[in-house]
Amino acid sequence: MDRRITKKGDDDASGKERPTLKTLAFMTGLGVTTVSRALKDAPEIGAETRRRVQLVAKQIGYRPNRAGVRLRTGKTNVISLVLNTEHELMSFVSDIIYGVTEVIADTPYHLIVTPYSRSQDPLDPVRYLVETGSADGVIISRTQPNDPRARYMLERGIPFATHGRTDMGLVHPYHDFDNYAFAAEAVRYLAGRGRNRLALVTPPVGLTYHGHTVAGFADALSEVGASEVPFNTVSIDQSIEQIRMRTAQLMRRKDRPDGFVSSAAAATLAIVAGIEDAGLKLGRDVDVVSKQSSELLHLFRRELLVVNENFRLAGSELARAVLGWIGGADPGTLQSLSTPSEVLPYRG
Amino acid sequence: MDRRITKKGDDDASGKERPTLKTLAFMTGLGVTTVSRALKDAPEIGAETRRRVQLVAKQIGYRPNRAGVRLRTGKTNVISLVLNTEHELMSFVSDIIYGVTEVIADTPYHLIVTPYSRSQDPLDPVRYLVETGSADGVIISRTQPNDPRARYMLERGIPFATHGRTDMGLVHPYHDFDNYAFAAEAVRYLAGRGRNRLALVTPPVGLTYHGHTVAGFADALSEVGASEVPFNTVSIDQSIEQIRMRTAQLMRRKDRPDGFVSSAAAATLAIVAGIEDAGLKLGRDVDVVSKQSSELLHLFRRELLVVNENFRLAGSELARAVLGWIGGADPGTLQSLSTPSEVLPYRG
DNA sequence: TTGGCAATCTGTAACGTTTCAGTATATTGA
DNA sequence: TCAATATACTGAAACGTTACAGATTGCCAA
Repeated sequence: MDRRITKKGDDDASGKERPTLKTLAFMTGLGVTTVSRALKDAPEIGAETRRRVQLVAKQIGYRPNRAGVRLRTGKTNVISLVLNTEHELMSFVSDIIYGVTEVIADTPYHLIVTPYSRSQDPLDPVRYLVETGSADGVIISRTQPNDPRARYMLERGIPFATHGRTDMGLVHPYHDFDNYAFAAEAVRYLAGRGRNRLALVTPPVGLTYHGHTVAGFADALSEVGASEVPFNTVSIDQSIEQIRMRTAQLMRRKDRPDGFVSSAAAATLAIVAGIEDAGLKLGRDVDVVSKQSSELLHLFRRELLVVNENFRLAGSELARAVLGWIGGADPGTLQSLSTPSEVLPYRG
Repeated sequence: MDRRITKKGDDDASGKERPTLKTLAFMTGLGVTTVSRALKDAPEIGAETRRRVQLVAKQIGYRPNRAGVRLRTGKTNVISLVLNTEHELMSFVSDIIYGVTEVIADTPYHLIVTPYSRSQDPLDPVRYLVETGSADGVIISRTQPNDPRARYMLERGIPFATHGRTDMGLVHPYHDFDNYAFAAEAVRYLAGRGRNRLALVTPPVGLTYHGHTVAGFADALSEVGASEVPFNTVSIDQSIEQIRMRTAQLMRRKDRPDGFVSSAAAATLAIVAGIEDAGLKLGRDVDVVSKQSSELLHLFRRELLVVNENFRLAGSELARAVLGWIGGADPGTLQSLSTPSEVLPYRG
């Protein structure tokens, strides 16, 4: 046995170091190239050799070195989730992350979270990712009808999926919740309870689902013959205090609404607080239909009427979509729309 | 101008490709080595050369290739946040992520989220990270007094920080909320309101802060001469329905508590629901002091008494701690404890 | 027998970076 | 003047992987 002190032996396959292709090559007596190809089931490798290599690889727990692969091929095995650090709903963040990780769990992919803040152009983080080649695929939220990020990534040919749809005549993977249906159903439900002066707490202006929600609300209003009490000064991006104050103001007017449709649970808490600040009672003076992503609103007030939106599902669908695109699928087939549950009153 | 068709010119520094050290070397007329050293302010590079290289690098927007660095040096520039996909509080996830990203924003670090589920050994994801060398630093939560993950990483010499303390006589960076103080203050406050039969809704059994909370609760009880109503069947890891049901059961007994201390906001919602299920009224029949991480509990019931825990701060502190350790600081100096706010009643 | 060809396998180069071991030039001391 | 030394720079090798362009073998048709 020759022992090398300073230099790491060319042919060492011993001890503690993480195994590489070279280790495998030495152990099997094959060339590095052959091992590499055998591991990825290349056709020009003999069936027995392939099995042998794969067996040894499994035995010693070989895992390809990510840096090596990435340097050579450009493939990062990374999916990036781009998040706004000020405006995302907090349940959104955790659920969507879990949804994504669920899907990529048995793939070589890692999930990196790329944040951006209010002050930044939302395009910044995306540009960074693309320019530095930091990810094979990107997931973005807060999608706009004419979304520069989607356009940018489409131009550069980097796979992505959007939470929410765009409206630019360009085709790309997305997952969306049917907010049109949500708003429309909410209105119909309220009308069914005799409410006919309705206010809408909208999603952030500028995002695509704002438009969907407003349209669903408006269409159903005219369908059931109810009328809208304008409440445009409020959207779910605002602070709890703002929403609460504005709601209280609104509810003290005599032309106040007798029903609300709210696009987010946190806003709903504020709405209810505002209603009660004005001395009115939920369920008697006014009904509120709200979206929620966790089952907490009914604990808050049983009189609330809720519709569930599943962000974990959204995360999974988005991850599946990006992976699909990376895998070469047609982007047009990687689009999904999630149908709202019916409006649910408190059940015993 | 010679144009090479198939091969990429050895000396090309033209068009669209991302600039590398080679590009910079060509542009400055220096060797690749010199450029590399000049960019990292090595002493043996002439002052003018250094400035020149750095200027050009900035001009053309050079960014080191992560794969190249990682392959050569083993440095990943990645921090991994290890999360349990079933039991983490949802506000915890989003806030801690934002806290971490805030700190690493102007560093070369990326944040990757490494999940593990109920069925898995919590050591699994950590072992994976260490074995594959996927991160320079790790942040873990749900810390236990004798935590195999901390021990493992300490043995392997990989920098990490824990959310919550361990109790193994080993020193490592952590950030923790002073749950002993929280529980004790809560008890004192309740006693001040004349409540003297108190129940504790504990953190998950087995985690370090369970012990801290229980101890703070017990010590303050004897200090103020109040007594504990055992409620050991419930912890904040359980489902909303479970907690609610158990609470209702408890509150129907005649030896029921007149005060609760709750370690998490979601559990508190269930506690209150259970109290009301039993026909009792918050603030009259019973008081509840609860930790919360977002300011929502007072919207839920004004009678609630809250103490704020800032997870975003925790995320920042943890990130700072890991980066500090990576940077060579003494782990013993990278520990922080966050003091609870006082108990806050609803303020107008 | 020979040429051709399929089936398997292999060495070399390259991705972008840093480190090692220099080299070239100027400067110093005697 | 010469050697020693400091200063400023450089090429080659290596990290682990994959793609390219062969190389070797055996078999079969002619």
